[in-house]
Amino acid sequence: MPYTSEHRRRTRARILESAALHIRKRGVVGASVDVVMAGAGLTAGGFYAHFRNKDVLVASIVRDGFQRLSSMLFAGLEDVEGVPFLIAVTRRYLSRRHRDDVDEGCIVAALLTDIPRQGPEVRSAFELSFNEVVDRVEGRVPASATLSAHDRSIATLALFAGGIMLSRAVNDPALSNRILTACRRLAAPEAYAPNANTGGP
Amino acid sequence: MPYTSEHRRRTRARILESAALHIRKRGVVGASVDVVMAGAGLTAGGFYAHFRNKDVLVASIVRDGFQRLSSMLFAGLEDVEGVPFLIAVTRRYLSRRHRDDVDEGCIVAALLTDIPRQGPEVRSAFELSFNEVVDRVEGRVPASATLSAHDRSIATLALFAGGIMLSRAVNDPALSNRILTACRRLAAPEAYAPNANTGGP
DNA sequence: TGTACATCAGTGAACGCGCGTTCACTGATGTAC
DNA sequence: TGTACATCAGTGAACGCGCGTTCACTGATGTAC
Repeated sequence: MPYTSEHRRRTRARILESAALHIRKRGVVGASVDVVMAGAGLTAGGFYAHFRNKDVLVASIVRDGFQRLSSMLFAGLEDVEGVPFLIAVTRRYLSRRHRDDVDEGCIVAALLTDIPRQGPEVRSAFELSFNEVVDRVEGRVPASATLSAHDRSIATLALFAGGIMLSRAVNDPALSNRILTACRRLAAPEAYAPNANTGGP
Repeated sequence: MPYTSEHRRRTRARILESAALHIRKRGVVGASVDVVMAGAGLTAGGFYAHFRNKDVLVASIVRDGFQRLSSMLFAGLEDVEGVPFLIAVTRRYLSRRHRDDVDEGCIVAALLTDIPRQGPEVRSAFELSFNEVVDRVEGRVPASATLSAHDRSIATLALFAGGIMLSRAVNDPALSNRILTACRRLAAPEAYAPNANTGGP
């Protein structure tokens, strides 16, 4: 073989990295095959040596994106659970840093609206990955007076996505910041009134 | 004048109606000028007798969409406020009916992800309209132990958007329903544990 | 060690298509006399 | 009442462009002998 499969693997990784960046920045439609390949230092034609079609690429990015989301949520919190975990994760996700870092931010916030309009490969990848994250999170998130840990995990992720997207949609920085703080308070009221309604340190 | 301005006004309304439908269904990019005009029984060229360009149309749809959202939230609840208002609005927005009615549903749920990528006209229209809705809602929404009425309004709208979008993004009906119920419980815990942490009937 | 061959990642031109926008025009209507 | 003219909403062909995908090809590399 002329190029080792190691070379091939690295090229593929470069394409994925470029796609991850451009899909976050410009959306699924804006991240054309041309743009993605140019970002990887290649030309459009070579794309099909690595992916059957664009849908397969997008599905890969969705899977990778949820993987990164998991890393982002859990990194450094391996031994934390319950209320402190919820508070830490909320502060991390609904942060100004995350809002301003679109290029490396959560994939859900970059294309949630587009998912229903994607083909079956992408939608399946999304659903499977979402379930995996919920399963991973629910073991750490505390229940509340009205929500089981499982339901609270789901609702918290929905609030995360809605909050970060809304904070990115408005121009006024003060309003944007207020959206983040308001959503943080709804997601983790225990951080602001520890003796309110849910047990935990 | 050959056509009365009344005729013109009605044609414009037909274009807006078609655009509202197709933008919700297919997104800003998917709702091409051709598609929108065909939906109004017209051809693409005539579009520019009514709108300067596509951005202006999208901005109009955003304004109209928030108007409809207001109507949807407040209709029949003119004399309701506090916890009962929050509960009613939550049940209405995060409902299976709303999830399944993409064609006439909330505009925010249809294009929130796209807003940061739109031009200044669209983004301004979005921000202005969002502020109007928050101002209208905050007079009715009760504060919680950790959130002012204003902040709770903002966070609730973010949760609404995230919840409905997520429920539409997954295929499994059971999961989709669970997303809705989980988000309802986070948005209005008073409906499930009335004596939990916030006053109100 | 040197030469001929096989492999295949990536190139770049081409395809059919749909996009937003422009513009010369049509033809139904209203007005003037 | 009838005819000539003005108006202008809407048509439809055309524009330059970018899309996803195909495919004959190039050229650097590894293998065989």
